[in-house]
Amino acid sequence: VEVEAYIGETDLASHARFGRTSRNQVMYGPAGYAYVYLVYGMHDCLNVVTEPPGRPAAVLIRAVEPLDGIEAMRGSRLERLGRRKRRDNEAVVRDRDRIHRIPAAHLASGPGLVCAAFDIDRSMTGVDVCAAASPLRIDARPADETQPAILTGPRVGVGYAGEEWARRPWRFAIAGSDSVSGPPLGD
DNA sequence: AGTTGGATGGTCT
DNA sequence: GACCATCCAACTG
Repeated sequence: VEVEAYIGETDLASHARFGRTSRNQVMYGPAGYAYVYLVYGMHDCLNVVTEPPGRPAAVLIRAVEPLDGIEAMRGSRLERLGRRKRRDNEAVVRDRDRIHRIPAAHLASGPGLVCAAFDIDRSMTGVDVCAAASPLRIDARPADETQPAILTGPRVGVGYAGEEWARRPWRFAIAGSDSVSGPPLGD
């Protein structure tokens, strides 16, 4: 329900701004493949490559509105916590309780939370999200569902790119979804 | 309801 | 060695 676009090497907010590196090389490949990176030392973020080979563009999946598999998302979230820090049984119970009280709409409301909810990490980089046999798939909206209204706004957390790139309205969200993250969007 | 700061490690100059 | 495409707990009011 929420994404951001990163358009290429000229986009100073993009990981492609330094040219081809070992981290970003999947972006230089064909469209439809996952690019997962680590931010702030602890959160994974899922992107999908969007342009033909040689043009390093991608879309960051910022939020998903959970409709199904909600308990699995809570489980994945808890498991990831356990992988990060050692905790005694009491702390695990506390965390499980806290995570269980999070409303379903907020379980994947943020790029780090999307990966925590779906158990996505950097090892998923290079996965074909359009292949039926893939462990990570993104399907087209069903033909019988109408196109929802889309809100736009500047991308989040890219001030370092400078005013010109930071202000571009390349953040997109479905109007009215309770699962959209971060600051409110305009139209 | 809104603000602040700590956690934590890879990536690039 | 600086900087992050973030999240959450602990505070203020």
